[in-house]
Amino acid sequence: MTKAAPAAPGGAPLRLATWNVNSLKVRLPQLLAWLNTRTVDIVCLQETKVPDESFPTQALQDAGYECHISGQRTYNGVAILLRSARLGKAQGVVTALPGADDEQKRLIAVSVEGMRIVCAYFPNGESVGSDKYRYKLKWIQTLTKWLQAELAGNPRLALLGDFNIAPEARDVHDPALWEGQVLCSEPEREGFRGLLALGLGDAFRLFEQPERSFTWWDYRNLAFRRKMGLRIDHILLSRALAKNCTACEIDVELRRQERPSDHAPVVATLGPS
DNA sequence: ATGGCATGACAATCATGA
Repeated sequence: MTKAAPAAPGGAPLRLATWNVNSLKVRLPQLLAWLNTRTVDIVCLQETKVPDESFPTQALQDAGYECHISGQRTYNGVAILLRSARLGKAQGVVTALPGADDEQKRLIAVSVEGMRIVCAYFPNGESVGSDKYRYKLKWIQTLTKWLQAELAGNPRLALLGDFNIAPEARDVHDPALWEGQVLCSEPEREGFRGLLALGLGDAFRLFEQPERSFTWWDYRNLAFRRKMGLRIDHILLSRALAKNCTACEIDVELRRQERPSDHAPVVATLGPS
Protein backbone atom coordinates (compact mmCIF):
# COMPACT_ATOMS: atom_id res chain seq x y z
CA MET A 1 0.00 0.00 0.00
CA THR A 2 1.29 3.47 -0.81
CA LYS A 3 1.80 5.90 2.01
CA ALA A 4 -0.78 8.64 2.29
CA ALA A 5 0.57 11.69 0.52
CA PRO A 6 -0.40 15.16 1.67
CA ALA A 7 -3.66 16.40 0.21
CA ALA A 8 -1.93 19.44 -1.18
CA PRO A 9 1.75 18.84 -1.91
CA GLY A 10 3.60 22.10 -2.12
CA GLY A 11 0.93 23.86 -0.16
CA ALA A 12 -1.27 24.77 -3.14
CA PRO A 13 -4.93 23.96 -2.63
CA LEU A 14 -6.43 20.97 -4.38
CA ARG A 15 -9.83 21.33 -6.03
CA LEU A 16 -12.25 18.45 -6.48
CA ALA A 17 -15.37 18.83 -8.57
CA THR A 18 -18.42 16.88 -9.60
CA TRP A 19 -20.69 17.67 -12.53
CA ASN A 20 -23.54 15.81 -14.16
CA VAL A 21 -23.03 17.02 -17.74
CA ASN A 22 -26.13 15.37 -19.24
CA SER A 23 -24.30 14.32 -22.42
CA LEU A 24 -20.59 14.99 -22.68
CA LYS A 25 -20.91 15.32 -26.44
CA VAL A 26 -23.21 18.30 -26.06
CA ARG A 27 -21.40 19.79 -23.07
CA LEU A 28 -17.75 19.33 -24.13
CA PRO A 29 -17.25 22.97 -25.21
CA GLN A 30 -18.62 24.17 -21.88
CA LEU A 31 -16.50 21.68 -19.97
CA LEU A 32 -13.33 22.77 -21.79
CA ALA A 33 -14.12 26.44 -21.23
CA TRP A 34 -14.80 25.76 -17.56
CA LEU A 35 -11.54 23.83 -17.10
CA ASN A 36 -9.77 26.73 -18.75
CA THR A 37 -11.07 29.35 -16.33
CA ARG A 38 -11.29 27.34 -13.08
CA THR A 39 -8.38 25.45 -11.64
CA VAL A 40 -9.91 22.11 -10.83
CA ASP A 41 -7.58 19.17 -10.29
CA ILE A 42 -10.01 16.27 -9.99
CA VAL A 43 -13.21 16.31 -12.03
CA CYS A 44 -15.91 13.67 -11.64
CA LEU A 45 -18.44 13.56 -14.48
CA GLN A 46 -21.79 11.77 -14.67
CA GLU A 47 -24.24 11.07 -17.47
CA THR A 48 -21.55 11.26 -20.12
CA LYS A 49 -23.82 9.09 -22.33
CA VAL A 50 -20.90 8.11 -24.51
CA PRO A 51 -19.30 4.71 -25.10
CA ASP A 52 -15.60 4.54 -24.21
CA GLU A 53 -14.48 4.36 -27.84
CA SER A 54 -16.14 7.73 -28.52
CA PHE A 55 -14.96 9.49 -25.36
CA PRO A 56 -13.22 12.82 -26.19
CA THR A 57 -9.96 11.69 -24.59
CA GLN A 58 -7.73 13.68 -26.92
CA ALA A 59 -9.45 17.01 -26.35
CA LEU A 60 -9.28 16.55 -22.59
CA GLN A 61 -5.67 15.38 -22.72
CA ASP A 62 -4.85 18.51 -24.70
CA ALA A 63 -6.53 20.48 -21.91
CA GLY A 64 -4.15 18.82 -19.46
CA TYR A 65 -6.25 16.00 -18.04
CA GLU A 66 -5.79 12.27 -17.86
CA CYS A 67 -9.10 10.49 -18.42
CA HIS A 68 -10.45 7.47 -16.60
CA ILE A 69 -13.75 6.40 -18.06
CA SER A 70 -16.60 3.95 -17.72
CA GLY A 71 -19.23 4.70 -20.31
CA GLN A 72 -22.02 3.26 -22.41
CA ARG A 73 -24.30 4.37 -25.21
CA THR A 74 -27.31 6.61 -24.54
CA TYR A 75 -27.52 6.39 -20.74
CA ASN A 76 -25.39 6.76 -17.63
CA GLY A 77 -21.59 6.85 -18.02
CA VAL A 78 -19.04 8.28 -15.58
CA ALA A 79 -15.49 9.62 -15.80
CA ILE A 80 -12.72 10.99 -13.61
CA LEU A 81 -10.38 13.62 -15.06
CA LEU A 82 -7.04 14.19 -13.31
CA ARG A 83 -4.99 17.30 -13.96
CA SER A 84 -1.63 15.92 -15.04
CA ALA A 85 0.43 18.96 -14.03
CA ARG A 86 -0.74 18.64 -10.46
CA LEU A 87 -1.28 14.93 -9.83
CA GLY A 88 0.69 11.73 -10.06
CA LYS A 89 -0.37 8.56 -11.82
CA ALA A 90 -3.66 6.99 -10.88
CA GLN A 91 -3.77 3.48 -9.52
CA GLY A 92 -6.42 1.01 -8.49
CA VAL A 93 -8.91 1.97 -11.17
CA VAL A 94 -12.33 0.36 -10.68
CA THR A 95 -14.94 0.87 -13.42
CA ALA A 96 -18.03 -0.66 -11.83
CA LEU A 97 -19.56 -1.03 -8.40
CA PRO A 98 -18.45 -4.47 -7.20
CA GLY A 99 -21.48 -6.60 -6.35
CA ALA A 100 -23.99 -4.32 -8.08
CA ASP A 101 -24.32 -6.95 -10.80
CA ASP A 102 -25.70 -4.73 -13.52
CA GLU A 103 -24.75 -3.32 -16.89
CA GLN A 104 -25.33 0.32 -15.97
CA LYS A 105 -22.12 2.35 -15.87
CA ARG A 106 -22.58 4.29 -12.67
CA LEU A 107 -19.29 4.17 -10.79
CA ILE A 108 -15.60 4.70 -11.31
CA ALA A 109 -12.89 4.97 -8.66
CA VAL A 110 -9.18 5.79 -8.74
CA SER A 111 -6.40 6.20 -6.20
CA VAL A 112 -4.21 9.26 -6.64
CA GLU A 113 -1.87 11.18 -4.33
CA GLY A 114 -2.80 8.87 -1.49
CA MET A 115 -6.50 9.55 -1.88
CA ARG A 116 -9.31 7.28 -2.98
CA ILE A 117 -11.61 9.14 -5.37
CA VAL A 118 -15.02 7.63 -6.06
CA CYS A 119 -17.29 9.07 -8.76
CA ALA A 120 -20.89 7.84 -8.65
CA TYR A 121 -24.09 8.33 -10.59
CA PHE A 122 -26.81 7.05 -8.29
CA PRO A 123 -29.94 5.63 -9.92
CA ASN A 124 -32.78 8.13 -10.31
CA GLY A 125 -35.46 5.88 -8.85
CA GLU A 126 -38.25 7.11 -11.16
CA SER A 127 -41.01 7.06 -8.52
CA VAL A 128 -41.39 5.72 -5.00
CA GLY A 129 -42.33 2.03 -5.07
CA SER A 130 -41.28 1.41 -8.69
CA ASP A 131 -38.82 -1.28 -9.76
CA LYS A 132 -36.28 1.46 -10.42
CA TYR A 133 -36.81 2.79 -6.91
CA ARG A 134 -36.10 -0.63 -5.42
CA TYR A 135 -33.03 -0.91 -7.63
CA LYS A 136 -31.89 2.50 -6.35
CA LEU A 137 -32.20 1.52 -2.68
CA LYS A 138 -30.39 -1.76 -3.28
CA TRP A 139 -27.65 0.02 -5.25
CA ILE A 140 -27.12 2.45 -2.37
CA GLN A 141 -26.83 -0.48 0.04
CA THR A 142 -24.28 -2.19 -2.15
CA LEU A 143 -22.33 1.06 -2.48
CA THR A 144 -22.36 1.61 1.28
CA LYS A 145 -20.98 -1.84 2.00
CA TRP A 146 -18.30 -1.51 -0.65
CA LEU A 147 -17.29 1.95 0.63
CA GLN A 148 -16.95 0.64 4.15
CA ALA A 149 -14.29 -1.78 2.93
CA GLU A 150 -12.66 0.88 0.75
CA LEU A 151 -12.43 3.25 3.72
CA ALA A 152 -10.75 0.58 5.81
CA GLY A 153 -7.93 0.46 3.27
CA ASN A 154 -8.03 4.15 2.25
CA PRO A 155 -8.94 6.52 5.08
CA ARG A 156 -8.45 9.49 2.74
CA LEU A 157 -11.55 8.98 0.63
CA ALA A 158 -13.87 11.27 -1.30
CA LEU A 159 -17.23 10.27 -2.77
CA LEU A 160 -18.40 12.70 -5.44
CA GLY A 161 -21.36 12.55 -7.74
CA ASP A 162 -25.00 12.87 -8.60
CA PHE A 163 -26.61 11.15 -5.61
CA ASN A 164 -30.18 11.80 -6.78
CA ILE A 165 -31.00 12.45 -3.12
CA ALA A 166 -31.88 15.76 -1.50
CA PRO A 167 -30.75 14.99 2.05
CA GLU A 168 -32.80 17.53 4.01
CA ALA A 169 -35.76 19.88 3.68
CA ARG A 170 -33.45 22.86 3.19
CA ASP A 171 -32.10 21.14 0.06
CA VAL A 172 -35.52 21.39 -1.59
CA HIS A 173 -37.17 24.54 -2.99
CA ASP A 174 -40.61 23.44 -1.81
CA PRO A 175 -40.29 20.74 0.86
CA ALA A 176 -44.06 20.28 1.18
CA LEU A 177 -44.45 19.68 -2.56
CA TRP A 178 -41.61 17.16 -2.60
CA GLU A 179 -42.31 15.41 0.68
CA GLY A 180 -42.23 11.66 0.24
CA GLN A 181 -41.46 11.98 -3.48
CA VAL A 182 -38.56 10.28 -5.17
CA LEU A 183 -35.23 12.07 -4.43
CA CYS A 184 -36.67 13.17 -1.07
CA SER A 185 -38.26 10.03 0.37
CA GLU A 186 -37.27 8.82 3.81
CA PRO A 187 -35.65 5.53 2.66
CA GLU A 188 -33.44 7.48 0.25
CA ARG A 189 -32.51 9.95 2.95
CA GLU A 190 -31.77 7.06 5.29
CA GLY A 191 -29.43 5.76 2.61
CA PHE A 192 -27.68 9.11 2.52
CA ARG A 193 -27.32 9.14 6.30
CA GLY A 194 -25.94 5.61 6.09
CA LEU A 195 -23.13 6.99 3.95
CA LEU A 196 -22.47 9.75 6.50
CA ALA A 197 -22.42 7.08 9.21
CA LEU A 198 -19.37 5.56 7.51
CA GLY A 199 -17.51 8.64 8.69
CA LEU A 200 -18.10 10.83 5.64
CA GLY A 201 -19.00 14.50 5.87
CA ASP A 202 -21.09 16.56 3.43
CA ALA A 203 -18.46 19.09 2.31
CA PHE A 204 -21.12 21.67 1.41
CA ARG A 205 -22.49 21.69 4.97
CA LEU A 206 -19.09 22.18 6.55
CA PHE A 207 -19.61 25.86 5.79
CA GLU A 208 -22.21 28.57 6.08
CA GLN A 209 -24.15 28.59 2.80
CA PRO A 210 -26.76 30.78 1.17
CA GLU A 211 -30.36 29.66 1.56
CA ARG A 212 -31.89 27.99 -1.48
CA SER A 213 -28.61 26.49 -2.62
CA PHE A 214 -29.35 23.87 -5.26
CA THR A 215 -27.46 21.84 -7.87
CA TRP A 216 -30.29 20.76 -10.17
CA TRP A 217 -33.18 22.63 -11.75
CA ASP A 218 -35.76 21.11 -14.09
CA TYR A 219 -35.49 22.21 -17.72
CA ARG A 220 -39.22 22.86 -17.67
CA ASN A 221 -41.32 25.61 -16.18
CA LEU A 222 -38.50 28.15 -15.97
CA ALA A 223 -37.39 26.25 -12.88
CA PHE A 224 -33.93 27.80 -12.80
CA ARG A 225 -35.14 31.37 -13.11
CA ARG A 226 -37.72 30.69 -10.41
CA LYS A 227 -35.11 29.12 -8.14
CA MET A 228 -37.05 25.87 -8.07
CA GLY A 229 -34.21 23.44 -7.53
CA LEU A 230 -32.88 20.57 -5.47
CA ARG A 231 -29.45 19.91 -3.99
CA ILE A 232 -28.77 16.37 -5.18
CA ASP A 233 -25.11 16.52 -6.26
CA HIS A 234 -22.69 16.08 -3.39
CA ILE A 235 -19.10 15.77 -2.26
CA LEU A 236 -18.64 13.58 0.79
CA LEU A 237 -15.24 13.59 2.48
CA SER A 238 -13.79 11.18 4.99
CA ARG A 239 -12.65 12.77 8.25
CA ALA A 240 -9.02 12.78 7.18
CA LEU A 241 -9.93 14.91 4.13
CA ALA A 242 -12.75 16.95 5.68
CA LYS A 243 -10.41 18.45 8.24
CA ASN A 244 -8.45 20.07 5.40
CA CYS A 245 -11.48 21.25 3.45
CA THR A 246 -11.50 25.05 3.24
CA ALA A 247 -14.44 25.69 0.91
CA CYS A 248 -17.28 24.09 -0.99
CA GLU A 249 -19.34 25.90 -3.60
CA ILE A 250 -21.90 25.31 -6.31
CA ASP A 251 -20.87 26.81 -9.64
CA VAL A 252 -24.31 28.13 -10.53
CA GLU A 253 -23.00 30.16 -13.47
CA LEU A 254 -22.87 27.08 -15.68
CA ARG A 255 -26.60 26.58 -15.31
CA ARG A 256 -27.11 30.12 -16.58
CA GLN A 257 -25.30 29.52 -19.89
CA GLU A 258 -26.73 28.77 -23.29
CA ARG A 259 -27.80 25.15 -23.64
CA PRO A 260 -26.85 24.20 -20.09
CA SER A 261 -26.81 20.88 -18.31
CA ASP A 262 -29.69 20.74 -15.85
CA HIS A 263 -27.06 20.25 -13.11
CA ALA A 264 -24.45 22.73 -11.87
CA PRO A 265 -21.00 21.59 -10.70
CA VAL A 266 -20.01 21.39 -7.05
CA VAL A 267 -16.39 22.23 -6.17
CA ALA A 268 -14.55 21.52 -2.91
CA THR A 269 -11.16 22.93 -1.98
CA LEU A 270 -8.66 21.06 0.17
CA GLY A 271 -5.94 23.09 1.83
CA PRO A 272 -2.55 21.75 2.87
CA SER A 273 -2.70 19.07 5.55
C1' DA B 1 -53.73 18.06 -14.90
C1' DT B 2 -48.17 12.95 -14.98
C1' DG B 3 -47.85 17.61 -18.88
C1' DG B 4 -44.14 21.28 -19.44
C1' DC B 5 -37.90 20.31 -21.72
C1' DA B 6 -33.67 18.00 -23.09
C1' DT B 7 -31.00 14.06 -24.92
C1' DG B 8 -30.19 9.98 -27.75
C1' DA B 9 -31.65 6.50 -30.99
C1' DC B 10 -33.94 6.77 -34.99
C1' DA B 11 -36.17 8.30 -38.64
C1' DA B 12 -42.16 9.33 -35.94
C1' DT B 13 -42.12 8.77 -31.89
C1' DC B 14 -40.23 6.74 -27.60
C1' DA B 15 -37.25 5.80 -23.17
C1' DT B 16 -35.29 8.29 -19.65
C1' DG B 17 -34.26 11.79 -16.62
C1' DA B 18 -35.51 14.15 -11.62
